[in-house]
Order: sequence, then structure tokens, then C-alpha cells
Amino acid sequence: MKLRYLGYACINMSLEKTTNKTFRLSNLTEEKYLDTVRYNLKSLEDIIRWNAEHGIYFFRIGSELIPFASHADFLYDWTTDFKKEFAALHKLGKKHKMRFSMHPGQYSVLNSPDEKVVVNAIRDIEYHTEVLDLISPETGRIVIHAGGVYGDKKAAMKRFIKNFSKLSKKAQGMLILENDDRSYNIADVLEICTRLKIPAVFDILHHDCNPAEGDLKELLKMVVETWGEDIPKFHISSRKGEKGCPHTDYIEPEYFIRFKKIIDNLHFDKEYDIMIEAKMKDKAVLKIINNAMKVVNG
DNA sequence: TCGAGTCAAGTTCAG
DNA sequence: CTGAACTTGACTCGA
Repeated sequence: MKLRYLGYACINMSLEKTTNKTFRLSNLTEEKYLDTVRYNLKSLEDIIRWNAEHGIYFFRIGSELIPFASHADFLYDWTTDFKKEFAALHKLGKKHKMRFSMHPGQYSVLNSPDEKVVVNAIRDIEYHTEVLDLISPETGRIVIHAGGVYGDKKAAMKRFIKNFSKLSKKAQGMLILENDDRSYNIADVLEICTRLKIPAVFDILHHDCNPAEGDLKELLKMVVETWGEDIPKFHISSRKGEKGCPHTDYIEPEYFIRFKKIIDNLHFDKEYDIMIEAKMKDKAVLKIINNAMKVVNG
């Protein structure tokens, strides 16, 4: 396979801009909401332009683009209030053939046994769906993890599959599932993805923390197959020390090259994208383009 | 202005 | 059973 895009998430360190400016729920006023969303959308526009200038065509939009939009008490009609801005972003992304994704946080748990938690998770996923439907219905994907285990992984996976069916058709079409670093390894994720006919996202660090049985190459083949005609995307991050997974500032070039080689050697006539998860964000991507890629390409 | 504490939210595990 | 860790960035308030 052939590497197409490298991407990063939410923040641009060169511009010092984020799509995740927020405020306290207790301070939520119409003015605060309007100001903050305006800032986030403008930042996103600036980041897209910067990305285009620097040859980066893949970006994760922050979940807090519209702070509290998925909260039960949120009153404002953000899709109408910012219709113009969203239309402009859609046009801009399309012009540069950008790919976008989003990643709801750890509190969105679709497979929870607690009905209230599931209702909140669904509302959150539908919010992400609306954002991506406005900015990039062509490429938008929502990455989530499978959730908790609750002492019975098989039952928890069944619950995930059942609750998936409660999502809108649009949300179902955008949802993709990523292996996590403690509970659901890539084999578990593949099992769910195959059942639901949705793509699987392989994260190499999470796989190193929480490996699945079997040959990595075979697992990756199955991952690629879940994408059908679409372009698969992979995640790479690296971490400090042994405990937890705080991301390092940059990805170690050897780690990146090793991962890239494995994917390159899969026998598919396809392109693929990689999302870089490192503290230095865009700078980490540029460093890989300027260093690691040159080593690889000779 | 700076640093410490806090934030909408869930799950897991140590004690 | 409870409280802290998980992982993480940004806000807020008090010094």
C-alpha cells in the first residue's frame, strides 16, 4: 500500500490556534457561546489554510468546536447561527481535498449498561455527526472506542452492537472503531466491525500496550478489508515511560518507519492515511515529513 | 500575571 | 465501598 496523507489533531502549534476553546458550563451565556464558537470556527479555517500551505491534508476537528452542544440543556441552534461559516469551511476543505475526522472523548460510552450513559453517548455522537455533515460529508468519520467491559466482554460487545442500531443512519455511516490500550484489542474491534460492517482503525501504540493474539500482518489485512473501497486510516503515537500513555512531543522516527514498512508491505493496491498523535501536533508531522520520510525514500 | 485547582461527562482498580 | 487514576487541555480564581 502507499502512504497518502499524514494528519494531526485539534491544535496547530505553529499558529498557536485550537478548535477546542471552551468555557465553564456555569458561565454559559449566549454571548459566551457565540464568541467561543466564532473563535473555534475561525481557528479551523486558519488551520485548514495553513495545512494546505504546508502539504497537510488530514485533520481531526476538536470535539469542543461547539462547546456543550451535546449537553442535554444546550439551548442554541448552532447549525443555523453559523450556517455561513460552515458552508465556507465545507468549500475550503473540498477545494484542498482535505480529509476530516473527529474523536469523542472518554465519557461517550455507547456500550454502557446504564441507559442514561447510552442516551448521552448517542446525543454526543449525533452532535459529531452534524458537525462533520456540515464540514465534510464526503470524508467525515467519527472515531470511538468500544467502551467498558463490566466484567463480561462478550456481553459488552453485544450491547455495543445493539446500541449502534439506535444511532441515526447518518451517524452509523460515519462511525469507525479503534482498538484501545487496555480493554478492546484489535481482534475484538475487528469482531464488532465485521458484524456492523464498519471500518476498524488500527492504533499501533494501543496494539503494543494491548496486543491481540495472532500475526500482525494477518490482523492488518483484516483491518484494511473493513474499509472496502474507502481509504484506510491508521493511528500512531508514542509515549513516555511505562505507565499510562501520555503522548511524547514527537514520534520517534524508527517507530514510524517500522510501522510504515509493515503497512507498505501489505498486498493491497490502495492508498492509506496516518493520523499522528503527538504533543507537538503539526510540528511532529512536519518533522516526520522532513526526516523519517526522507530516510525511507532514500 | 501566575500557578493551583477545577471542569459535563465514565470506568476501573487499589485500598 | 470510596476515592483516585486514567489523560488532557483549557478555564478560573485567588495570591
